[in-house]
Amino acid sequence: MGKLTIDDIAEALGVSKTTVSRAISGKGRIGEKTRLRVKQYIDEHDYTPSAVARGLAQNRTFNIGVIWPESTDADELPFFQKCLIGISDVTGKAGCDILISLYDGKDISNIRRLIRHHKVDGVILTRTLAGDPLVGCLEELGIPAVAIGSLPGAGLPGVDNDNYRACLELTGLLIRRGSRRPALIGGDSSHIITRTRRDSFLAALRKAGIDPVPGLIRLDVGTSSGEDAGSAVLGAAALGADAVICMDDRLAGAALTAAESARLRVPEDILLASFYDSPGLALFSPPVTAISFDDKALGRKSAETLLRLIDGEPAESCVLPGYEIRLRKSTDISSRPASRT
Amino acid sequence: MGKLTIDDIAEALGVSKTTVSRAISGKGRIGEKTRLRVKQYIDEHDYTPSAVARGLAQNRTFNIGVIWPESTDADELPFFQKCLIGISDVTGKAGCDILISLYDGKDISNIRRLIRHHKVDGVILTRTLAGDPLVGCLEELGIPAVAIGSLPGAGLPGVDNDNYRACLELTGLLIRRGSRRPALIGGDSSHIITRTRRDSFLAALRKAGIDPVPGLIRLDVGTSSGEDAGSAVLGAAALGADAVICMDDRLAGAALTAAESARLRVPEDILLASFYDSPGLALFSPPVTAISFDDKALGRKSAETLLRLIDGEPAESCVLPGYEIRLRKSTDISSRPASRT
DNA sequence: TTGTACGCGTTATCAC
DNA sequence: GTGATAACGCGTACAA
Repeated sequence: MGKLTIDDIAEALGVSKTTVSRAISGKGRIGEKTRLRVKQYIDEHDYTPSAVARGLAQNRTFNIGVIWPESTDADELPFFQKCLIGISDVTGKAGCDILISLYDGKDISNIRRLIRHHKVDGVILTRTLAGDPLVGCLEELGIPAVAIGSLPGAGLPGVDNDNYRACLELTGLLIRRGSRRPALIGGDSSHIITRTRRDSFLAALRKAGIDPVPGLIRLDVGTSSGEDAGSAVLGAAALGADAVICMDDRLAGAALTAAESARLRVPEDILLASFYDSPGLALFSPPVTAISFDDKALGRKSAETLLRLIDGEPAESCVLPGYEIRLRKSTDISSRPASRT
Repeated sequence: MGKLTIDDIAEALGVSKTTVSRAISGKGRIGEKTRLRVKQYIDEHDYTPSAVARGLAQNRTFNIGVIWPESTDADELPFFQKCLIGISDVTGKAGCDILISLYDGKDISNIRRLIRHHKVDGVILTRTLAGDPLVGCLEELGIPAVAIGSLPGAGLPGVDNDNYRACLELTGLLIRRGSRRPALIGGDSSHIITRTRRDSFLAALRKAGIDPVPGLIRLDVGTSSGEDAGSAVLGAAALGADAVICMDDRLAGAALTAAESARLRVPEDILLASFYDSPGLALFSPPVTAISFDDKALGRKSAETLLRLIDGEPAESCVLPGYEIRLRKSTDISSRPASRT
């Protein structure tokens, strides 16, 4: 049993618990011989330090809270999973663990409880929502917090991929490949990332001197309040869209299937590109061009920022510059006829 | 600041901390008037109880550990997410939180640390692996633990969907629809679930008097050591397969795409069915028949079992009976020619 | 019904 | 370099 305590060790070795504590933590002055003696005893008698007691003494829990979207649509899940791996990398090395709390974007009571009961030293938001009540709550409680994503005008630092520039570049690429009426299909418009990309898409159009067509930007697709991806694509195509950017790979998959069924050829009749490069996208026919971000790095950066905040150091928002556009056949115009309908 | 402690309240109200403690926990006898007085004071001065201190006093953490596969292949992710939601439902009501630990199937050091430092009261394994070193470790440490999935011969209870019966029924269905050479395509063969389904598939064949053809059972597909789903399907088709069961929806998607590219028509030339009904499967063309389990219920049941174990009550393995076969066009034989090649 | 006193396991503050 | 001792915040026998 792990009932062995620091006092037991002290008594068994004929030293004080202070000494034992020092030998374990490495803090304070202690003789090398006694330190080794303690270490050895610990190894032999499998002593198990209590994180709880340590937490009480240091007013720390060595846990960080990760707020995870409780969405039924699992489309963006690989993203969160990858972030989590990055977070885990960093927190693991810092001796911290990850407390997960599901959040539906409305009910913050569970998270309030988490924080008020001191179960975590800080919090990472894995998704940013427009007008998220949680943000105000975190600021009010004064707990160290970091958001993955942008959070314009908020008090907590955000760590984000460069979605704006990536979308700008992707849109520009489609335009350079001949698109005059590109369409944008996105999910939940309350997600800040959806808005960022829309703004970036519009900026790319403006830059190219193309007037935006309202019906070619279709958001909230695939959500309960919106149309499905298939009708979004076909609706855009009916308005003359010659290229489509989907904001995630599930939308892209559904769009591709719908296009096929409607005898719309990709890329001959319409170009298709997606955000979030997932293994599946390369397997489609045709393979789908997509942007690839380093989500793991995003998780790492957010965790580092949070740990810094917890240690009382200042931390600022940042945008990770790296991304990569994976060109595939869905945007290949070499096989495309010179003039289209 | 949440620096308010139970003593502060006691002093402010002119009672003892015992009284305050009782008013909060509801345990022990206490006068209704004083209890309300304490409650009110707490509400007004936002007192924040320390879970850490409570944990130290009661030798509990009110955290449970959830071991999450750290896999790059995101195919089964919706499953884990749904389990997590179910777990969260139950633990939330019990005042417990969820500590997540990523596990690659090999390095158990992080999990050992988690347990030995008393950061969790119990553990849920979300995936069972053949010869998993973690299982022995958990038994040795003597911590309450439950596995999602089957764990033949292990000391910890498992909670599982009825994969065996579901696969038996699905295979039988394909056979009744005329298949004489059904194929099975599955992922990592070290996952116990993969083996269970293979055994069940073989049993269904035996029951129908069909001799198994080695090349028609292809496992480890889509893993680093195996072939990809496309070549698995085509390989099986080359051996005369007239039906294919894929063990997850990503395999099914890739199989469908590959079949199309090879001019194999589904369902005319070959039937296709999948496990894990995900929203995407119904969007494919043709829509894919799949088994639908209630993964959330699985999570709930596992959490309930664990909490019981933590409370010192006995708990046993169980199999949740419910599942549903969603019939779709990919197994529809009405449009199929009477005789095939 | 309420209060007293101590224990939970560790770290921090001093003194030696 | 080492050791008493007091926090840390809460639960709980036991006494009143």
